[in-house]
Amino acid sequence: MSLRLYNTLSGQVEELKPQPGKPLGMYACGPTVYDYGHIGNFRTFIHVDILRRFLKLEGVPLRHVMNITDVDDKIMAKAAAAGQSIGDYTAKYEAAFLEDLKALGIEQPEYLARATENISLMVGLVEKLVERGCAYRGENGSYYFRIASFPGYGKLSKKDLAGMEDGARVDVDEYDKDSARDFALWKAAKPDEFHWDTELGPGRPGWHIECSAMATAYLGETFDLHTGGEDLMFPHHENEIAQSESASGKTFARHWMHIRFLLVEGKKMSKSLGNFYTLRDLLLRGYKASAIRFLLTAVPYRNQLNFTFEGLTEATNAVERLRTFAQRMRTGEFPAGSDASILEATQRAGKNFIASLEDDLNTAEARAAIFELVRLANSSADRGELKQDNIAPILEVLAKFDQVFAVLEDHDDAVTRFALDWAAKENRLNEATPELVAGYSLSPEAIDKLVEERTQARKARNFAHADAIRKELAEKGILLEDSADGVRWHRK
RNA sequence: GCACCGGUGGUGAAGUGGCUAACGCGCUGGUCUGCAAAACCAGUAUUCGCGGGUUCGAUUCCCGCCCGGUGCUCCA
Repeated sequence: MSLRLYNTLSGQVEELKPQPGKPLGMYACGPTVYDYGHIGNFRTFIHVDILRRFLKLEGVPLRHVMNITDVDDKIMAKAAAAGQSIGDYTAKYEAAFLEDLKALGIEQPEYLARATENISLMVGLVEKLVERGCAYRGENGSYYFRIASFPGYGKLSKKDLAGMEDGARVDVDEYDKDSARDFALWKAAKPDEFHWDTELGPGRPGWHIECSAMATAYLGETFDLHTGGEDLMFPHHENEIAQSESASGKTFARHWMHIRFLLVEGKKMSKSLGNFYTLRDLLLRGYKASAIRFLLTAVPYRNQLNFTFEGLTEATNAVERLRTFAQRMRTGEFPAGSDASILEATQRAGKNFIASLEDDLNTAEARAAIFELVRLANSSADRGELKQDNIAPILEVLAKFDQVFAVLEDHDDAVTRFALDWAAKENRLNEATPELVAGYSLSPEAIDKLVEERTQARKARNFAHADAIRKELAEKGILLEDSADGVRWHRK
């Protein structure tokens, strides 16, 4: 295995390798659980998942940690507005986040690290930074990191400190910092504000310190890989490096992977532009989880992806084609023997698939390798050239593909049902399309029954009745396919 | 303003200093089908934003311009 991955720190594509005899340690910046996750969040998490799954496929042992930020200013404000404790408030969104991961086929990391469960680690780290002279206590009781004490500041985001003059922007309550660029490690509680009573005084941790403290606790002072969305590069990751390396005197993460933002309909996704979508929004509009996942991997992680509803439809069709093909390979009847050129092409597809991913996770090329195999196998099957013994190797390549892309196995029905149940509970069923609601009001058994009725009508050559049933089902998003060995139905 | 990334067919896009510029989706025609669907076959960019340069040769490297996006502030 030799995964070459772009490293933001060096600005170059470098081999990603664990330390000898150790699992690969990776820390993924996770969500702040103050609301439902949106597709931009999930593009990042899906690409980290692609990386994770690919490493596993290549047999690399992993120690993957993801933080859950369950305390910050936004959470405190929202919880207060809802009249809830921050724990009650975040529990709902953390659960939703984990459900969404599952819906999208994103594997859970080995460890989830909650900020609120690791406060003492953060306090310890701040104390250490104070001891080392890299941090100081402001008049209001907050603690700040002194950027001037860390010469390497800016090395990740390639920022030139000279261009960042003091005083350009100063927040109202930040008057007690020595320099405007210094950032908070610990925020002192205002009267009646939620806080922890600690050696640093009553307060809560700053955002950056949580990742430094937890990454170090789970993975050590130096570890292999740190991931996150491109926006986190500065200031979040830059600050993590400053804190961690000041405290340990060692390199923090060796390799940094940043996932590019996606665009929605050509613009940055934002609530004000009205192009802001959560996973659940899309599911209620009738899009399948597999299509969403597939679309989000269409463009390699370092390129911008333009997310559109058209693209979602395209992805739906592409996934359907792959599934139809997998089904044909699994259940089709083929003549005995083996065709050497097909076998050769299968092996080539498998190799190209792996080689593309090894090349900085080029998901677009990896998919192309699979589609080439699909076309070749389908056309040779139509010509009668595909033989029994060609099937196993093809299925093996498909299995590898699916271990990384995870779209062949069909969980879409269950996921959509889950989303509809959730919408019903939240009183948001009106957001679901009528077709979707109608389609899911039919149980699979009821659909089977209608399909059977149509089959009988066809046998009796009563095509008018048969077509009426097909039309009725189509209006509920259920499509039929007549084949030699029966009728297959699937949802649009 | 400063910094970074990108502009490839109807569309989403991959890629490369020189073979017929991948792959997906769409569209048109055909095979198959009671009709469809699925699958397959054929067609669908003499050309990679514009101008200049380097080179025997550039879509690919360099410079300028135009356009889009992003970061510099909470944000995946």
